[in-house]
Amino acid sequence: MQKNHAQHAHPLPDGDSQEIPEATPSLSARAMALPAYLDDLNGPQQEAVTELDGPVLVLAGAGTGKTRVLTTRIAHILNSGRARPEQILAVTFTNRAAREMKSRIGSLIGGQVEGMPWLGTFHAISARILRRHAELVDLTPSFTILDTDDQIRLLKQLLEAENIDPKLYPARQLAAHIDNWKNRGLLPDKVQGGEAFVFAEGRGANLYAQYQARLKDLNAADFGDLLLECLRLFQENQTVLSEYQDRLRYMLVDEYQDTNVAQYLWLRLLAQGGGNICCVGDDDQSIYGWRGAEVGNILRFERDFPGAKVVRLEENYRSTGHILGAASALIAHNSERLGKTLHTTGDDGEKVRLQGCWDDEEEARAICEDIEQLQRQGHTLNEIAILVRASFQMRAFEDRFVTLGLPYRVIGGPRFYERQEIRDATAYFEATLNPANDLKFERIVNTPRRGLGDATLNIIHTHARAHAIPVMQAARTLVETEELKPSQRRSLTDLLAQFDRWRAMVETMPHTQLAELILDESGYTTMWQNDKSPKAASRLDNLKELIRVMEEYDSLAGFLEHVSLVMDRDGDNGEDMINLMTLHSAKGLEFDSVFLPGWEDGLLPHQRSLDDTGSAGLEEERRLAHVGLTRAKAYAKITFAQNRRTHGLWQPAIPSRFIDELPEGDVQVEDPANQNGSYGVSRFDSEQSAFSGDYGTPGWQRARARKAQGSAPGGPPTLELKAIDTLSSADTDFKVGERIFHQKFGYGAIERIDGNKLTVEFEKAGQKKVVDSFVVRH
DNA sequence: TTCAATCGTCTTTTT
DNA sequence: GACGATTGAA
Repeated sequence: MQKNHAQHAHPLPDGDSQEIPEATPSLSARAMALPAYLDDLNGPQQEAVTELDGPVLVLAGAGTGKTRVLTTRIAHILNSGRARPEQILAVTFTNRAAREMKSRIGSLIGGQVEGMPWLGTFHAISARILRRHAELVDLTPSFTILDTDDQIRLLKQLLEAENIDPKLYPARQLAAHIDNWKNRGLLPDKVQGGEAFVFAEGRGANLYAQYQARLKDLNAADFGDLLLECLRLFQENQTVLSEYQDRLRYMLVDEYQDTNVAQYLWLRLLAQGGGNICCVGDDDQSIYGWRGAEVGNILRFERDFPGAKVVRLEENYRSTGHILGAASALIAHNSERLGKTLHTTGDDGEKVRLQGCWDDEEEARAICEDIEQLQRQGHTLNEIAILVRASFQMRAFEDRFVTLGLPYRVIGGPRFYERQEIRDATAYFEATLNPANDLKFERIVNTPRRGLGDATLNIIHTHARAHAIPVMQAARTLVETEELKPSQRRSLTDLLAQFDRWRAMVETMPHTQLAELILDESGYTTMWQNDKSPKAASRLDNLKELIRVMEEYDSLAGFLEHVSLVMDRDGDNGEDMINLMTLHSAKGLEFDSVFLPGWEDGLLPHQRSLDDTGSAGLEEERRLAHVGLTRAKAYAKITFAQNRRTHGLWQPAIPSRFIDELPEGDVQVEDPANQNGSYGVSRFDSEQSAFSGDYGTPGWQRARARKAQGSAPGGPPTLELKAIDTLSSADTDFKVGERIFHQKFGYGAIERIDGNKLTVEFEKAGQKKVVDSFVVRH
């Protein structure tokens, strides 16, 4: 079954072993150590593990032992003394994959993996590098990492300052453009030609440049920057690049088909050092084209890395013959592929089942029936998964699970740290540690409600921008003046005092205790306790969970670094539950039994994918279907509904074109009529559904009417000609006795100057303290 | 400033 | 149909 080539006597070039003699084990140790982990590998797998010199591309089909090859290769590099742990770069896309790799290397070499600092996600590794050389990219080592909320908030501010109508040009859209540019490794000045003129009448690239400048002001980087700035660091500093090229002697890349241009450039620069790069991927599992992944990277590998060795892993250890046959035949319809032929030596197993259903509810009922039957046959729920194309499909299943009392978990839903309450809480912590973090402060300044709304925030903001100082500092100045209403002044003063108090305790109080204190004293906990909505209770639970997780870190700062990059929820609490997730998040997982609902044209393949990217989109959807099928070890069932409710109205659906691409011999059609009998109530339900089908018409017409009406944008937005002087000045250049004008208080004369605080005798309003940025000379 | 009503949107998702 | 975001009134 497995061919053992001459692996044991594999060559070890003299030149290399000389450089790190202290790490080279004795010959006898090596001779004993090698076979142990190589013996279980098949020929190509062994080749992928032991081919240590020069670039290697491992084309690893689904279920062919990709992770095993990667981890064994690392163990092999370590074991053969070629490199020390800190000389190996191993990149993944997700923290989950990084964690798994770490633990599997650990079990291979016995014990824990210590000192592999360069094993992690692209983003985590880039962040690590950036912090060490922050000054070279105009940051400081303690720069903050923006989450998407912060990013949008910042862009909104930018658009407002530029008088761009947020209706016509939403911040999210700009964020998408910027993300897209960053994915392709483009800094603002590199955005070419017409593309620079997208968004807001040709201001796209300009806004991008402004955004980048603001990030530097804030000493912050967004996710895309982590890679892009790291790339710039390498490109502009040859000595830094050389340092890493020399240090990272072996490079391993997981899921290479998912790399975007920026990541590709990043890898290529580093690989130019020694060239010992090993990329593992599967072009047939490239499903992230829509967020910048370039299948081209894997298709071009041999050209990019001359002398590359390509190893194909085609023996599938996961699925039975029929499942593999169906999946292979399906993917064979794609034209843009490197081409692999998966095969298995295992049984044919059972055929892939196929069933049509009347509507999505019946689909959920049918699948739950099957699940209960599997359960009766002794299968555990943990080994059962339902993989949907779009998350709205989940609802029907969740409803059904709840009525039947079947336990289930949703994998890959909103991440723990992306939840509102977690972000609010961490914003409090962040603002406590780092008073210059404007975005975090602004996030919670009025949460819970403190009477500090948009109007107040705008005043603070104007002042902060005018003097180029952090928002919290601007607030500090303003509360000493009469610029704000007394109630707001009091409220803001209290908040600032609280932050000062908390900040003073950072060193003295254990960080978890301080965190709890902050949440209590700020009124944040109380806010949710008073909230009667059903979600409030779980939010409070999440906050407790957050504190619990914090115990694993030794300081608030240490925790915050991880929360932005590494933290994800661990849905796995060991209980026996059905797994429910999207096809995208199923990649890399496997289950005994897999249900694939919603194989309808328009859903899989998704209509929007077809509309946006045409045949390339169709191929990506087909890969998605292929990923779904290949998750199954022994049991796979495809279903489709003839009627599905989307956007609240019923729409007829036709079976996915992919269904007819499956080979007859591998598929067994289940008779819907037979199935109906066992439900008993199904016919009645169908009639109900048929009635509700007519429901759609008026609503649909209404929707049409609305659509026809809309899209008549008014003229260009009226420009408010109140130019805000954003020129900053260190100190005020007003003089005592000068006559000035203030928007709110009118005309007056300056009595006293105290930094940038002015005491003014106003003609109508009397004596007031104001800030210089709010008055103009008269 | 805040709350309530209305409007508009509705693939996939990591970091 | 449901959710979030935004707008308008108290």
